[in-house]
Amino acid sequence: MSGAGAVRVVVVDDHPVVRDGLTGILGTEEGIEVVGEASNGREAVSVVRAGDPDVVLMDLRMPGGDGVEAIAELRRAHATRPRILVLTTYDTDRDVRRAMTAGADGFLLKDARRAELVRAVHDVAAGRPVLTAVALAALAGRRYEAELTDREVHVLRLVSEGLTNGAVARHLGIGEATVKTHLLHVYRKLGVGDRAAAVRVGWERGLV
Amino acid sequence: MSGAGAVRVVVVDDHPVVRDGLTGILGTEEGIEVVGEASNGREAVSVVRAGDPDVVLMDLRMPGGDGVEAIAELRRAHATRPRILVLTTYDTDRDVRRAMTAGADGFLLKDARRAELVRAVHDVAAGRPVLTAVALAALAGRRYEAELTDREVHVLRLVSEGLTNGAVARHLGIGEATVKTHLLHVYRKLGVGDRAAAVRVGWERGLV
DNA sequence: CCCGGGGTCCACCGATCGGTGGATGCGGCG
DNA sequence: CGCCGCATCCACCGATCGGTGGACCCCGGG
Repeated sequence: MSGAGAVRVVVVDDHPVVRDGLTGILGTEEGIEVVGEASNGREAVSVVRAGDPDVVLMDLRMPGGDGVEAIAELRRAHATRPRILVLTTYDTDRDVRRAMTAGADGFLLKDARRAELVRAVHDVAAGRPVLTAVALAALAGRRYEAELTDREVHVLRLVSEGLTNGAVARHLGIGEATVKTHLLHVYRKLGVGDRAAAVRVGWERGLV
Repeated sequence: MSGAGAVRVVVVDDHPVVRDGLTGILGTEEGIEVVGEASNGREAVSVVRAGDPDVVLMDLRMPGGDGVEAIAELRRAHATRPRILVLTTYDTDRDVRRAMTAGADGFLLKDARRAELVRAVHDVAAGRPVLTAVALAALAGRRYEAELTDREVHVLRLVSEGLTNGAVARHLGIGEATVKTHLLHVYRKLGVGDRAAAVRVGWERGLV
């Protein structure tokens, strides 16, 4: 792609420090050119339209315009054109799934070293997927990491606020026994034994 | 400090991208010179010894050598010489307190803009404290945010792993009733009513 | 010196929770 | 159409939890 020219990259992250780090690393690299920056998802869409990059480096959790939404938006316009490499702090199951189903082409952690990062950019530009070990496991593996239903997430969230099962039931207008059933399912899917541990794992996976 | 020369800075962060961003921003600035980098607390101590900087930019949460321990270690050697500016992602009460009591001179968030960062480095180099609004509130305010004792934090942490009160008791070699008392105190201090909510708040404050 | 507060410990009781073993209706998909 | 997964509902039991009311010790201030 982009024939003889360099790989054109747009960097999207809400932290100026991180943006500078990325442009610094990539900009000085032969064969890579940073053609734009954005600090959130909404900005990203317009910057990409203006810059027509080969690759977008995208953070997921940003204030004002979620990364996943931006990915989906970019994908709606064109199925393959800007390759999207997600660059985030944690590779939780949920983040990986959301990003990849939205149409991302790769997944890399922010603690990647310079060489890894450069290689990853070239890989996605060439159409090769980039995935961390955990990301692979989260995707390929039909691992025990079953996805929670909306209802289960909702119940877990209320429990994490300190509501008792009865209070959750009244809050949702359902029976207390039903709440317990939902929680039982949550425990199984999260691989825990009680509400306290469920809240912890839920938080780790960005559910609450 | 360092008379006519530039402010000498050492950058400590486990993410290469962030380190590059910081050195990129600071290195191109007139009056600032980056004289060393480290990727964890232990490295930081030796790099500082070798580089004799005016200011250390220190991340808190890093694998292999906690930032707080490194701060305390540096402070043991000299009370004021390398000014320490903590640069982290979240300014939770606990992080602020731990860092400042360990001997940090300033507290800044990673989403700070370039100008803020440069100004902060000069400020701490000159001996002026640098604090975010939240950091100020966490320190000055004798806010309701009562501090948990070590024992209470320990119990909460085990609870968040899914241990029952009895299991926690065996784990700590104490009675189950004692565990409950500790938890009762945790609930009061955190302003919650049960273990699930305690785990959530505990996580928010960086206790677990 | 004695008082008080914080941290740690314990026993008992009623309320809640986790687990079992069901049952019904509904929607998508082969 | 039949299967499957999701959501909803129910009753019952033993285990666990949250709350109360105390106890001890240590340390620092009046």
